[in-house]
Amino acid sequence: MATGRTHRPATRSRGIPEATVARLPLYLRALTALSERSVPTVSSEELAAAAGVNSAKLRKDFSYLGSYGTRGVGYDVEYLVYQISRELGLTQDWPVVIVGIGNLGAALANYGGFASRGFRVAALIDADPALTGKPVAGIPVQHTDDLEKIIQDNGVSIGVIATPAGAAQQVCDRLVAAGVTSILNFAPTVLSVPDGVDVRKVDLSIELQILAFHEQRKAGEEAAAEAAAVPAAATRGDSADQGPDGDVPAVMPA
Amino acid sequence: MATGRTHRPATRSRGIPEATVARLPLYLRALTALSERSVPTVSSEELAAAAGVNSAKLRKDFSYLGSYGTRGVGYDVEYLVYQISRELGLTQDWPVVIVGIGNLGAALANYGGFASRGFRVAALIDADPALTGKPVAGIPVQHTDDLEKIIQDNGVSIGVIATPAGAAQQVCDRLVAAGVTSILNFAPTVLSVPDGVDVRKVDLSIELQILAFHEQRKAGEEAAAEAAAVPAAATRGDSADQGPDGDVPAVMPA
DNA sequence: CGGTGTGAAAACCTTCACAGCG
DNA sequence: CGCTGTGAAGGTTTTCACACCG
Repeated sequence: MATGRTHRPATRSRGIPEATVARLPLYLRALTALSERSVPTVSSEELAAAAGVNSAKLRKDFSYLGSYGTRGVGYDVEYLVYQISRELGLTQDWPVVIVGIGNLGAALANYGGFASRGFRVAALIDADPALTGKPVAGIPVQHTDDLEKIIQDNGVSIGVIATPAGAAQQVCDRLVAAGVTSILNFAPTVLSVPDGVDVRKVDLSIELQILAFHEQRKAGEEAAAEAAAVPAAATRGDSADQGPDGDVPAVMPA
Repeated sequence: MATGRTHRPATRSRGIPEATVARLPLYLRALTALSERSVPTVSSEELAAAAGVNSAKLRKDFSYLGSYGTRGVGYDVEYLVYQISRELGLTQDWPVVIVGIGNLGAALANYGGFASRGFRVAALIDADPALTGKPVAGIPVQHTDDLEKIIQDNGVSIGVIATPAGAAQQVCDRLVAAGVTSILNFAPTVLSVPDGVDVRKVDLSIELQILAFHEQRKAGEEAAAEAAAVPAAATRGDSADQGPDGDVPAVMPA
């Protein structure tokens, strides 16, 4: 994280711990679903279950935002949606550019999740002249040559890199030079950026490797259990904490 | 994660901390690059720089695996590649199924990173009959009806879910019932699974929201700085820790 | 001498458990 | 009475700093 896992050396982001920030989007999603079903209030227990965390953690997380609950009752859904949105900076809309319109870039461009919550695909950029002008998800692809102008004209501060690993650092440098200060990197490379620029990476092969580690461990345990005792039947015990923070997941070779 | 972040309540996975496991793939990638350039040995300082972490952390991480370095010299690249691969379970190959062959599923299927490191796309599965039989990335798509048979025939224990959010839990239940014990979830939903099943999630909109939070904070600080004092020039200070472990990042609406 | 390996300290995050408010 | 909000305890992760070895 993901990630994870996550970000600058330390951070006193107006006091909200990084681990809490990473969970706010989760709460927001669960709250949005409740809001759509017109549920007026929710308890920490219910909301925690919907978000896949435990209720003590959720209450602690919310305590960093302020006292938005009512004792004996719970939280007002609409009000919390607003407070979390504001905290995450989603009350404004963020223009985003996607660089690298291959399979993955196209998938991202077509992805509906942007529009819904504060993000807008301002431009698609690719180095292949054959793509230039072709519409993907209704947006014409522009050529890398114009990257700086596109960033500046649209006031973009968030960039998504979906290029091959070899091109990522170079693209990153140009994005940063043009004024981008937050980068979501899908290329399997460590990007080096100046202070003050945030990078989050999404890396498919890392996630798979972490799964393989645990899978292997399970196989070992199973063998040991078989040799020694009664195999335990799997009972549905709701979930196992999901996601890296983190740490971290994305797309390309190791 | 996305990290983040990550996995079971605790874990004494033969003693290796979860945070360390999440970084092993990073080290492995950096080592593989060195290996390709025929570099024989590397110091913790150099390798840490290549992986984007600090050297104390790296040495501590490696200390959980054993004493694989040579004092005064560093680590033997080939040897470390082997040890980490073994630890991660990458010396065997893992058949993987991808369920949901939309834009994202197709991108994943076409992604070269599988083959290279221990993973093999055993099958592509989609609920749309119009897709059945059509090759994607050279592999014919099979229908959801045959999911159980496909899992069993191929001995699949790792599944990737790239369906819309609404279908994810149902697909997950079927994968688990058929014997899958590790799931990489790209759908923006919290999956509920029995004990003993690992889930990692990759969620694009969560990652973007975390970036937006920091972006907003920067804007606020900037304004404060402008009002109060000399704006600091950005000097290239290599990187800011990347990625949620976990945490982890993925694809669909909030 | 140079760089690993590691105890010990510090920082951070999660969980417990309960006081206190509506 | 029920549920939030939170100090305090417990656990994990990171960082420090240095002993030790090749």
